[in-house]
Amino acid sequence: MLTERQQAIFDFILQFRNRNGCSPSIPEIQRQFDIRSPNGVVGHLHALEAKGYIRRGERGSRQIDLVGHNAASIAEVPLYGSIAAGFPETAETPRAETFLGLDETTLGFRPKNGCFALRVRGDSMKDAGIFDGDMVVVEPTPSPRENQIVAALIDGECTLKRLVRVNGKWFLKAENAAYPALHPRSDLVIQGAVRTVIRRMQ
Amino acid sequence: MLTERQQAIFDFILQFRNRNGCSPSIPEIQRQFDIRSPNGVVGHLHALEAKGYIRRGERGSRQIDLVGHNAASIAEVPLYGSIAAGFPETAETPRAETFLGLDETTLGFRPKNGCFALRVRGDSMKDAGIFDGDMVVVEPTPSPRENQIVAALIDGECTLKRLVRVNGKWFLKAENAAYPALHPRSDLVIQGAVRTVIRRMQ
DNA sequence: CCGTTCGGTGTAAGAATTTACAGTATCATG
DNA sequence: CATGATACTGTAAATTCTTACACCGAACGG
Repeated sequence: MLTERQQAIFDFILQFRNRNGCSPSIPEIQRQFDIRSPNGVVGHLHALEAKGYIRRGERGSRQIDLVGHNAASIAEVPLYGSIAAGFPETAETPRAETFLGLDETTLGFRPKNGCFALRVRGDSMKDAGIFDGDMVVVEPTPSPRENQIVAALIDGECTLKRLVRVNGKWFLKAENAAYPALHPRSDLVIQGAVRTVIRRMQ
Repeated sequence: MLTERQQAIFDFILQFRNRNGCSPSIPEIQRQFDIRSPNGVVGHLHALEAKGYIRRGERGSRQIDLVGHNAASIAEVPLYGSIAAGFPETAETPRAETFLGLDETTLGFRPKNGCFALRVRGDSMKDAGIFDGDMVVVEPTPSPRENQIVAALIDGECTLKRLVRVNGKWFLKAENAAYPALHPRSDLVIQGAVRTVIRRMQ
């Protein structure tokens, strides 16, 4: 529970952030509340941090991050074109087409670093409801589970397939009768599992 | 138009802001891009500011405000449950289950006021790639076009159907062979057109 | 060949900010 | 009344960040 003063300062930080896109510095908080010593503010910030309302960087100015009561944490997921020539996150990272801004509610999971999106090309997954032009958000997974749809790198090109296990052996399966191709798992790089599908209409 | 380097730096600022809640300082940008002089970064910031992509405070650290292509244009779209007992936006607006935070890039259109999302129930649109449990973002449209998938109110329940015209007459058509039902348009309230489909996997 | 743009290096001054340390005053509580 | 929590004052050092100035090299267009 916050004291009246702490609440007022928390509210000010919230407002300041919405107006200026960054947190206020300690001197700016001093001026707002007519506090003549930086330490007067620091005490409140420590209290707010101890109570879990804010989080502050080690040292460096304006590093007040609002926790929880936050302005919905939006993840900026890089969207790569349909042909990814390499693993996104290596030296030759392909240039992101753009960024998708989505929150955790929409994504359905908490995006870790390394999460990315791909524009789907082709209809090899059409029976799974993923069509040409769709966007998929891929979460890098060290060990993808059976039956998940994964983004895999085959011959330098990124494709989506369903990961299946037949008689203990792993295969990649297209969800389209016209694409019977199965590839053994060992020869490929699995970039991650598809966690969210986004389709724009018209 | 931004140069490749400028775009990369702009993207980094965007990501940094969404991860840390504040803009990076110049030394932090230096470290990210292995630029050994602060002036190397300052040049880019001046270019970005001149091109209108960012705005900077007079003096003071971490005061990089993103303009236009801003991360601030996140729409909070209310998500209603599968059974909408009334038109969302009337007096008896159903309580939103939650809110989806998405930007214009993800949505594919600029969300006007009145835009909402529905959780899909049933498989009447499965042949259109919309499955049970999916979420659809609906844009209220005064005059929906032919062949658009619309959210319509039938007997107090909200359903998705494709709007088709046969011999000059409007019908609603399910995208599933098991649902042959067609309803004349005049008897229904069309809430809007489906503009985005979002599906979470696993 | 020359000027311009882009993308830097290197250094240093100076401004802004954070942090630390030593106190003070008020109020509620046991 | 003593104690602790809250809410500061005041000062100074340390750190971080911005800005300015001088200069370099490559690529490109005329």
